Amino acid sequence: MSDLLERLRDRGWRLTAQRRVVAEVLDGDHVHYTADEVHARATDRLPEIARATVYNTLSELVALGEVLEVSTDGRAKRYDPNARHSHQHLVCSRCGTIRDVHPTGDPLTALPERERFGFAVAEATVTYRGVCPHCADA
Amino acid sequence: MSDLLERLRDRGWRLTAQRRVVAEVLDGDHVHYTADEVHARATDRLPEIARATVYNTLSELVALGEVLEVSTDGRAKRYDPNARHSHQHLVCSRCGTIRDVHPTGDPLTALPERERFGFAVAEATVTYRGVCPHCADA
DNA sequence: TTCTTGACTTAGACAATGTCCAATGTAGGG
DNA sequence: CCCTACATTGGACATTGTCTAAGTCAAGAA
Repeated sequence: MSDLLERLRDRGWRLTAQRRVVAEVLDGDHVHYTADEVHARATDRLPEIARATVYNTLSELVALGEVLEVSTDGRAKRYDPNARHSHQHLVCSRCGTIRDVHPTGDPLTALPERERFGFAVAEATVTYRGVCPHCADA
Repeated sequence: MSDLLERLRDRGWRLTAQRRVVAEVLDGDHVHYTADEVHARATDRLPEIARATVYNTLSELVALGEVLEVSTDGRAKRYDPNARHSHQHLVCSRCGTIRDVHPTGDPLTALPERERFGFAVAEATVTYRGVCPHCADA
């Protein structure tokens, strides 16, 4: 993730304590926090960081392609730092837990030309839903 | 769609003017309105229908499996009355227009057992994104 | 090192979407 | 034609996200 800070500096990003903290919170490849969860964790390290700054920084990271925005439930968006390896998401329909998964093949190929209606289709995202092992014991 | 009203009555649904109007707004298989769009159109026919009633009715229709809830953009959820034929969505990344599409094969088969992590995977939804022909002329 | 400046951060108001509740109304069975 | 359980209403409230004006600071210049 320090790679991330370096890449961002190379792109002219001004390196502030707030941005560093947000990047650190997203460190590790398997988190899927909401903006407010990021804010809560950032506040532990930098108590007076503003909510707006967290939102701004997350938007910038998304625009730069360093973080993915995921909305699996129509509630708060989640931020996924695993942007460099293409993947899809598996969501527990009870507790909302998210796992990164890697389906076989390319979902784009499943959409025939006559089903594209003239769109320049660029991307396909797949969300799998089911009950996770933890929630199944209940 | 009058079929719908009949099915609902058979299931013990109390048939009120408000519910009838909401069902009528969703008539036709290719609309993807937000709750507030449904409310606006319902208001044209029944001026004093409350926003809460529209939300309630839409939730009930979803729970009964008559309407699908679609959230393609992390903003307002959209309601899709085409719940009886399995399909996926193609979204314009500029204007947000949504089309129903029918990919080949079943996306569930693309997720191998070892990528299911013990989840009882029940469903896969695919969202294709690209620029629609209308937005491409710009 | 210190200065300067434009980019960054802050607090809080505001906006969009959705939920809840107590009071009122009414569909449909008897 | 009445009941009464269920539905609707209006408005307060909750959650998530955006905007702005004023203050602050990172990093290059001298």
